[in-house]
Amino acid sequence: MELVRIYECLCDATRLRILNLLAQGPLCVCHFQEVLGEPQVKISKHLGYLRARGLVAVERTGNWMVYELSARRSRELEANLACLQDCARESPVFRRDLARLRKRAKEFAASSPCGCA
Amino acid sequence: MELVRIYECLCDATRLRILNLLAQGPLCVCHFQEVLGEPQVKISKHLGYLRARGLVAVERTGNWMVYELSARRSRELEANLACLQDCARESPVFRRDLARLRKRAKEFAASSPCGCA
DNA sequence: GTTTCATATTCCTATTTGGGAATATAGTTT
DNA sequence: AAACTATATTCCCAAATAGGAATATGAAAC
Repeated sequence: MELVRIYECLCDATRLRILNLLAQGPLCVCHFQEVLGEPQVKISKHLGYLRARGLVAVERTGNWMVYELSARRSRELEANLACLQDCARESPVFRRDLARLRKRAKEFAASSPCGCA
Repeated sequence: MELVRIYECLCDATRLRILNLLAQGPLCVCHFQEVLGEPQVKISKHLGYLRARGLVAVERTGNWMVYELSARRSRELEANLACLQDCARESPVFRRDLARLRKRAKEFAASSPCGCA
C-alpha cells in the first residue's frame, strides 16, 4: 500500500520539519542544518530516506546538493502534504523553523551560490 | 510532537484498514478478524497499539471488546483521519474491506450480541 | 465449579529504525 | 596535485516494531 510508505516518511520529527521547510521551496543540506540546528549526518540521512521513497528530489549545484519536493506527486501524497501544511501552521516548532528560514534567507542567498532559499 | 505519534499509528497497513472500518462505526475484535482476514493476535495487538496512543477507545460488552474511534480527537488527528478517508475512498483494499463489512453486517448483528456493526 | 468463548499478553525472533563517530566521495579552489 | 568544502556512506549500537505460537484472563454458559 503506497499510503503506508508515505506515512513512514512522516513519522519522524526531523523529516516533518524538513518537509515543512521544503514546502517553501528548494533548500540545500547546509541550510537545513542551520535552520533546524541538527548535525549534518542526521539531515543527510533523513533526506536520503525521503529521497529513496520518492518524496523529494535532488540536484547538484557545485558542492551543494539542493533538495526539493518531488515534482510528480500522487494524489495521496498531495493530500497528505496539504494536511501536514495545515497542521504545521498551528504548531510552534514548525512556525519557529519557518521564521528562522525567512530570517536567514538573505544571508543564505548571499553566502552560498547554490541558488536555494 | 503529537503529529509524529499520529503518523506512527498510520504507518502500518493493518492499522489503516482497522481505522478505515472504524470510520463506519464501532466494531468488535472478531469482526475485524473476519472482515480483514487476519489472525486474532495481529488484530488485537494493533488495536492495543492504537488504544495506547489514544486513537481508539474500547468498551467491554460481555465477552466482546467493542472498539471505536476515540471521541476526543485533536485537530491534527481529525485532519489526518479525514485525509485518510479521502485516500481510502479510491483504494481497492479499503473499498474491498468496506464491501465485506457491509455484506456481513446483518450476520454480525444476528450472530453476536455485542451491538457492533 | 468446570467448560467455553472472545480477547489480551507473554515470549521469541527477525527486521527496521534513529543516531553518532569516523571516513569516503566528488566537486572546487589554490 | 594538494587542500578545502559540502555532502554521503559506513560501521557501530540501542531501541522499536511486526509477527506468530503458546498461554493467560475474564466473563458467560452449563
